[in-house]
Amino acid sequence: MPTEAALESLRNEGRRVTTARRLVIEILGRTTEHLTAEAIAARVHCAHPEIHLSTVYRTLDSLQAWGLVERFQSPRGPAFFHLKRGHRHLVCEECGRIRDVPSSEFDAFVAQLRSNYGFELRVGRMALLGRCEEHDAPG
Amino acid sequence: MPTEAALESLRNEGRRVTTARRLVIEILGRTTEHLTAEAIAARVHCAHPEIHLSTVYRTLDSLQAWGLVERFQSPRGPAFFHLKRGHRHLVCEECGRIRDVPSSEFDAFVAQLRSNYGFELRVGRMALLGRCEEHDAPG
DNA sequence: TTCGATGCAAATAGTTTGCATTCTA
DNA sequence: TAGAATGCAAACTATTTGCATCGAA
Repeated sequence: MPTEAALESLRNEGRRVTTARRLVIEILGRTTEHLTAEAIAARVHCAHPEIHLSTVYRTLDSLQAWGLVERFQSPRGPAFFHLKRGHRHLVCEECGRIRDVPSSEFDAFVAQLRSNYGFELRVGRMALLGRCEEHDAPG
Repeated sequence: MPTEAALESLRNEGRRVTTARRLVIEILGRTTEHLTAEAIAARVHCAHPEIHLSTVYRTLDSLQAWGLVERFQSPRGPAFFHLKRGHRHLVCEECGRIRDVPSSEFDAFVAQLRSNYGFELRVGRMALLGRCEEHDAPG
């Protein structure tokens, strides 16, 4: 349960567990999708319409700063958020859809750059841009 | 000369070579840095203060659409642009040093993602972030 | 009871767009 | 000289901030 782990981490670190934070974490923990702040706010509002969008942004900021949430900036539109898990992302430039793939998928490539260039690629620090199957047009 | 190559490509494709386009290409061709639209506009303004920021944006949009310019979206702030060249970049997060490596270095990895996920990685569309040999600290 | 978190409104940064005008091919 | 490109202003989207209030520990 990534949700429980995140909430427990908050308590352990002496952070306050507020309604907004609990909801955001629960929403992110329930899905493997990557959601925009707006989409998260929309879901938050089902139960708690009084929670403001700016609070969602501030919550996401804090959770990211504390290492519980990752933020991915799509090329044009808004940023996408999700609970930190042990995987990497392929981001479609066309539709913004984000797909998770296991870290192991990158091992060979990382090793290759390391041995040929002494360069330590940090795959987790960036979105890997390209086109998903559906939008891979030859243009 | 990446500058000349880009200008010639415009002519060959029947695009119009305007002052704004020529300046933007020359500015990007003179540096290996990645520049924001604003920074490009500032340099454009040294010679041609009448060229509007929105024209710079439109120019960069077009040049990107025609495959002459690459755009890299930074996590919070503005996008960075640079002239497309026939190689790829490894960018050290620590010192900002950019190392060029031949495209062939990426072939195996690209093929792997294509076959496993139907995802067409566009390595040329992004800076590959990591640490160079000199700054690869275990932290 | 204290100080961090929130609601709200307003500001901001970066970028895009509508439209009349200009200029390249 | 036709239609693409531009200048300008205004709109727009995503996000941030100031400040008074609220609420978790």
